[in-house]
Amino acid sequence: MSSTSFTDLLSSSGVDCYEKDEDFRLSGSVSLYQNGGFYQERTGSGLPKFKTAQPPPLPISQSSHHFAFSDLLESPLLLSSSHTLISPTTGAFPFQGFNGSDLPWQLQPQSQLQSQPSNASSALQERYGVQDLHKKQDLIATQSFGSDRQMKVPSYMVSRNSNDGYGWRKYGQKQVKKSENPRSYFKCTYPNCVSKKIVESASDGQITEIIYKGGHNHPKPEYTKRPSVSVSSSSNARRMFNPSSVVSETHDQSENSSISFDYSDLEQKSLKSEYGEVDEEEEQPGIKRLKREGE
DNA sequence: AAGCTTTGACCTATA
DNA sequence: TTATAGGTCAAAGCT
Repeated sequence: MSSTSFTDLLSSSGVDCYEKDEDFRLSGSVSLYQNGGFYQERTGSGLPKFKTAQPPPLPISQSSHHFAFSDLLESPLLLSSSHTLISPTTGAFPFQGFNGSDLPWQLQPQSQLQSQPSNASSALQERYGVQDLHKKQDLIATQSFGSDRQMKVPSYMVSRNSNDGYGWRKYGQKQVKKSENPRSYFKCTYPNCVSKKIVESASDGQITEIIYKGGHNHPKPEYTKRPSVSVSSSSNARRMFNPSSVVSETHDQSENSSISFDYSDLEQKSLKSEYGEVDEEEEQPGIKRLKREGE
């Protein structure tokens, strides 16, 4: 990675990562993703709705839009859409640390290229199907990070999202029409934090989709604070978690990207590891495989 | 006792 | 304007 970090580029381009999503939620991201079959629903005011529309059959396997990270950086869209490239998952995308030395990604260097669009797409409420994620992991492990940007979602992140170290309180559950699986609604338990997530789980308990809304306005709580949601106790959840999809419906993620994502355990592991050497043993097989291959 | 989940009702946005 | 769907509230029960 060059001496210029992505964060630097963002800041130098006037992008305020701390900006509220409402301020930039849209700004230019549309055209970038239209190619990928994405679109954002806009409100009458021209701003995309918080609840952006789900793209129609997502061309997951279509890699018509795989662009290089450098392209992204060079793209004028970056300036405006970079906001949306933010950490999709309430912390799952510690973009702020997106520089050579601080790369949270546990993927190979080239994954940076793909993870970038992945972020963007995530910010645009991209959804991944179960099979897609499996493909994702598979590709990551076997095809040295295929070109499909959907495949670039760091797998570790997926489970991070379900057990991201934050405290979540379930405040509702609803059976929605467009999905036969019930949705559970969670709020971050941190005071004044408006972060929410919607977890769609199948009857067998497997999580089929996670949608994040809003970013955390606080660092990840210490594990000691809430053992019930800590990694240790989340092992079960992880076991249950079939990361079929992680959606970042969160424009607000910009906040996330701005705050210090304390991926403490994760980052420490990943950072001390070589690229691609994933050290998350609790993660899914795909990750483990990746790690082994990286060794 | 505190915090969490459950669940039906209510609210709001959209077609 | 109305019906419907999605999201949220809040009381009750549970851990």
